[in-house]
Amino acid sequence: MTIGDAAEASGLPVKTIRYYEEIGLIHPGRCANGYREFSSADIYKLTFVARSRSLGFTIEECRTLLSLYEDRSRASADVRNLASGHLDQIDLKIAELQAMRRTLADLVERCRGDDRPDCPIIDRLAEGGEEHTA
Amino acid sequence: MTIGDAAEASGLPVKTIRYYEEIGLIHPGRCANGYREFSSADIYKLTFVARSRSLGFTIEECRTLLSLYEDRSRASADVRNLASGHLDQIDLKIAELQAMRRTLADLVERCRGDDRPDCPIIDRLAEGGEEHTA
DNA sequence: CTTACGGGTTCCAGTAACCGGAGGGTCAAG
DNA sequence: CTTGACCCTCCGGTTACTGGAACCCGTAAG
Repeated sequence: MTIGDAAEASGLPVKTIRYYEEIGLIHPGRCANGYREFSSADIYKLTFVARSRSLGFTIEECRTLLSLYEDRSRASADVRNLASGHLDQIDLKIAELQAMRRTLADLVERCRGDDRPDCPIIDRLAEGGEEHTA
Repeated sequence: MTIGDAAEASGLPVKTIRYYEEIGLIHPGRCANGYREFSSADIYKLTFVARSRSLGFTIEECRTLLSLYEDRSRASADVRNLASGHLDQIDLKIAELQAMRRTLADLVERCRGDDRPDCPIIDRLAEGGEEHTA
């Protein structure tokens, strides 16, 4: 398979696949003409990484997951630890975003949004104050 | 004020303040010895930007907010539009993360996490399947 | 006077995870 | 023989900083 086929099969952009090779996530072979040659195992790994990335794992976490995937003797606890650590990070991120959201939504709501210059959003950013509601 | 004082006053790291000058967010003066000299207006802007960043606005959005802040004749609607657009983005991000979280939490829960190799998380990443619950 | 120290300065490189484009080779079809 | 769709490598840019090297400044102590 050429890189274009691999892209189609894995759902990843061609550029991304080249990048993944560059950083050593995959090691496709080469044809006589210099084109990359993807085996079905390569496609498998690409798909695996694509799914992991879509769940928010970093590239380095994907690298670990791949090695866990390839290590048929590893304990499921290893995988679970990685995943639940990542889950905690997601929870943290969600909480941060929700805090932001609350403050911002409150400000937007209080802003008339008309053609007059008075604006609670700007006032808040300029004057400060830790509380988003009084 | 020196950059160290400005850092203390605004809560931003020294490095970040230099960076903000480099990209033209602020324009502090210079003393005879080459040190940056921060006016109270500079501190104000730094604090403004720090608060905007903490609400998740990008640097470019901060730049716009700053100009809106300095334009005393702008309509509050301009600010509100920017803020509510940003709010939408936050909502989107939260939704994405929650979807991730659901899938991942489900997998983690189903993984025994013991010393045996069988692991639904890896299986799912390897075998695929769009649904996170059957 | 020298030394040390805690500021400040510049510039360079690196981070995460790619994307876009230039410039050029390859292959199958018409 | 040319066209067009692929493929290749290499370079630069993205976001918002952060760390480090190498060097200046000002003051206080020995």
